[in-house]
Amino acid sequence: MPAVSAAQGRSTSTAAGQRRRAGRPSAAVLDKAGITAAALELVSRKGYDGLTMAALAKMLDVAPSALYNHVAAKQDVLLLVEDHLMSLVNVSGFEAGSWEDAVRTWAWSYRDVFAAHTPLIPVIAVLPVTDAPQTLAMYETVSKGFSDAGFPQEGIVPAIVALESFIFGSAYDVTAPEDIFESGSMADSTPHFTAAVRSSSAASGASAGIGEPGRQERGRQADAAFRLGLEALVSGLGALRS
Amino acid sequence: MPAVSAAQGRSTSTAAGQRRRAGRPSAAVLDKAGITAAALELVSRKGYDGLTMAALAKMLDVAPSALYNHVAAKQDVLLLVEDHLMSLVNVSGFEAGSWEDAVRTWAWSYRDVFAAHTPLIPVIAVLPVTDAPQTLAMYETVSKGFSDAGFPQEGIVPAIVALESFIFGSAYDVTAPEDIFESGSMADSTPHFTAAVRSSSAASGASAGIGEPGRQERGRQADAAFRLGLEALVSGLGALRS
DNA sequence: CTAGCTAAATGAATGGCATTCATTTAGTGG
DNA sequence: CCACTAAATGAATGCCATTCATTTAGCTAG
Repeated sequence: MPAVSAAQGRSTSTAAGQRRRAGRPSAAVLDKAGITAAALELVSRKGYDGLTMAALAKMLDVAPSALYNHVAAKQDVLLLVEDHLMSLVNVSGFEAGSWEDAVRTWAWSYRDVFAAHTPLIPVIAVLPVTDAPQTLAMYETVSKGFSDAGFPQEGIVPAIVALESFIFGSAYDVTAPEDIFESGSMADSTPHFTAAVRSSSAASGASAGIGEPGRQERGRQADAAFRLGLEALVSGLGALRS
Repeated sequence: MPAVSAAQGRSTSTAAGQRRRAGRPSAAVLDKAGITAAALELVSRKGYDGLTMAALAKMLDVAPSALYNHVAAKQDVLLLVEDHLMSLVNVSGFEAGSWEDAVRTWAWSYRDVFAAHTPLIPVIAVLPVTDAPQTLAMYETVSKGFSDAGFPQEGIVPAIVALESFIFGSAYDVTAPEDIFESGSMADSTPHFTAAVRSSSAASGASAGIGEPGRQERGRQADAAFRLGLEALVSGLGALRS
């Protein structure tokens, strides 16, 4: 089961010297932890387009087909990555402090983690938690937090699902291009929308100095929308408590 | 420019008799409307996995490479489909009636449309509205509705974005498998979550008779979470009005 | 009227991708 | 020590989006 750091160490160094000959090696080269780590590194370096079975194999200094002794399909690799990322979501607020603040901390960190990994969102949506221990652990902590805060039993899952839906959608929003709302040549025929876009970007731009690069401008707009929706959900859902 | 229904009519019949010889045909076979219609039909028959450039070409009785005279890449086909779907979203509530009801009607129909087309959600998130007239038209109507309801100019776009984020995330939730929250063998180590899952499915199952097939059970749970979050957002965001 | 330009089709590549299969080798349990 | 299983290689497969050379049709300038 272990031998993790061995696989890791090998994969980090840029290439082993001589070819490995065919046949089972004395010490196993691959395991799930090593595959997960290599996939994460590959994604951070080349993005999800660069995450191919061939590239993953190369990073682990292995033939592509070797991966299939450990995962049934590429989807399994994504699943491993996804479950690892869930362990990065901050649920510490549910251990102490108010329910509202716990939800805020959790939701912001959840969004931030997956904003950098939006291609995984479709995977999560379909992924039975059975195969994802970290994910399950997160749900347990959050559920307990809701329960302790006085939520009725039947309302916990719907409330979490509503928050998660908002979080996933908002993660996409973070990645949207800066000019997403530029109506271009049709601006004349969409006066209300054009005006609304203009004044909302002016408003978020005003909070920091003007003449900003513009790249973080999108981030600030995404943050504003997220804050707005999150506060609405926190107060609306919080009313369910007894 | 038109000749739409011609292309349409041809594409619907299952295959033309003899090969078309090389070279430009007297009447154009393809146009964007025909491509869009064929793509939609293909998706409804075979799903998004079945939407390949080759299959699309076959449905239109054309060589795959011919498509590239009308779209620059497959992404453009998805964009055409996406924009068409936006015209199916019900914004009629914003013409008359209360803001709350208009948002409810809009949000439910928006979610329902894209629940059947979740692979497009990543496309929308990155799509500048410039190239999507129907999408732009929807935003215009919704913006006007918010403005007329007394929203401050700077708050309109953030509010719409927050709602959309929730809608997209919820669309994914609709497609989740029935057993998504089945914790399986780890149930013992996640007592709070397991209990919450049990009682939430019992609660939604109780509204209709028991012993249901289970397939619509997921739909009812998704609806419950969506209703919960939507009502929270409607009341939270509605407070911004002057 | 015709020469040339552009648009719209075919058909034959190309390269990348996930996945499979036959084969080889190493350890393990009876 | 023998069979079995696990874990690697390397070669092949089939699908997919995309490109390119080529062909043909219609329009337009001179």
